[in-house]
Amino acid sequence: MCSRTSRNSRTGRPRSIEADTAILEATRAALVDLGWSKLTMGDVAGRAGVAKTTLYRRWANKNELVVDAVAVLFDELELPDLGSLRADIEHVVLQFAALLERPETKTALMAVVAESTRDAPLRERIRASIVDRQKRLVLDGRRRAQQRGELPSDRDPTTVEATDDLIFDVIAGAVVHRALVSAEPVDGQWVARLSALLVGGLGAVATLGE
Amino acid sequence: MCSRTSRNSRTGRPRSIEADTAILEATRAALVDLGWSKLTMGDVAGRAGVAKTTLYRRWANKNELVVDAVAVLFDELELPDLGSLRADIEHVVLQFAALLERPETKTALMAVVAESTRDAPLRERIRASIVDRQKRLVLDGRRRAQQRGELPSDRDPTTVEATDDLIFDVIAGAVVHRALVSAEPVDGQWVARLSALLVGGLGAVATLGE
DNA sequence: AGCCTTTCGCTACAGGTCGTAGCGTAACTC
DNA sequence: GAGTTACGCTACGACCTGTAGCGAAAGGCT
Repeated sequence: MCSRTSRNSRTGRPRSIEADTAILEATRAALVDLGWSKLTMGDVAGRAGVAKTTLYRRWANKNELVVDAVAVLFDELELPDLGSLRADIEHVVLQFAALLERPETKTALMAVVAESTRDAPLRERIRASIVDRQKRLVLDGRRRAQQRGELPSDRDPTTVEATDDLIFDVIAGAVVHRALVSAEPVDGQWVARLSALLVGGLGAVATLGE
Repeated sequence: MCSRTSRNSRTGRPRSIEADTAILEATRAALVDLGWSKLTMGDVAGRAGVAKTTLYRRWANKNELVVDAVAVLFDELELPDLGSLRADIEHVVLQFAALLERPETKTALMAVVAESTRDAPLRERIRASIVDRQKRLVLDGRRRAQQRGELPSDRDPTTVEATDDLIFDVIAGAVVHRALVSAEPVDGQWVARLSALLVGGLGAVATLGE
């Protein structure tokens, strides 16, 4: 989860687990207080009651530390079966939006993604600990909708995968763009429009008034 | 466009226009070579053949400089009438994706958006010089589709505005997420699926195979 | 022409951050 | 106890930020 140099050796003094959690907690607190750009390794070390060198023994740089600190928040995401595709979509979107509204994730997520465009290991770390965790929700939602008969069953497996990827990018991208770029609230009304668009297309959402 | 302290006084030595363009060009070059995080004001000044103090006289910090440097690239976006809603969507999405594939924008866009979550003036600058420029394309596209009869005409004006906002967030968000988060190519096949989803909904895209 | 105003390039600087090295000590295994 | 690894601490060079002060350049105005 954390260190890249964890050469799980059975000898020597073991790494403090408490230090791990304290550092990640301190990182989130620093994100809230200072934001991404003004967060420094020294500050996090001070908050966590840990030497700065200890941070560098576990994380190579600020980016990887912040990814791990934020990633655990995505564990909360769940997809209870609410009985219909639209209800499932709206619920998970609201959950995701609530996560994005938190000041820790708000300032950190885009920053690390920006860094990942020039840092392949960081991109992989984000994918494994954040993106894939969200993507599972799409797979589950589609499977349920097919079982209910709301969506046609699978044909070509490659088509299915491409469609899942598309839906994921559309939903996650729309929420992120709404929350961080447009900087408008992701409320029930907006989510209702989004799910109407996804299920019925542009024609459906345009006549949503009546 | 650039300086916040441009007290357009008619007296004194005028600011060099060439310096402006040289600085913005140097900024884009530095973004390509170094990426967002390693770009420094001193480096840009050196590339532009300009003193570092000249940069600070025109832009308060790195964020605002990069926004202006990248914003001009979004002037290229156009929306020729291709005869159908789907064709219009696919064309503008491919254009937008090509812009995001460029290394300058790839590394800079997400970074400045991340900064803007804690910097209201920067957010406004981004909105005015980048976001609104894209949004106009959505308005034009919808108007044309209505004239063609592909979409129902307007009823409640507030509903119309909310729908435009939604469509914009969905399209722009999906492309950004695909290109930067999923890090997968935005090619003709993906765009075709996206436009099918937008026009016909989830059911339509699932049966796109035949 | 001469004066005034503003920008320019240059140098220097204080303040802060990064990431590492070296040290003595603490904790755990065999 | 011996060996091994993590820890806290201090110090450090390298780098970037953003500002200040200087003399010179480039315009407008009378």
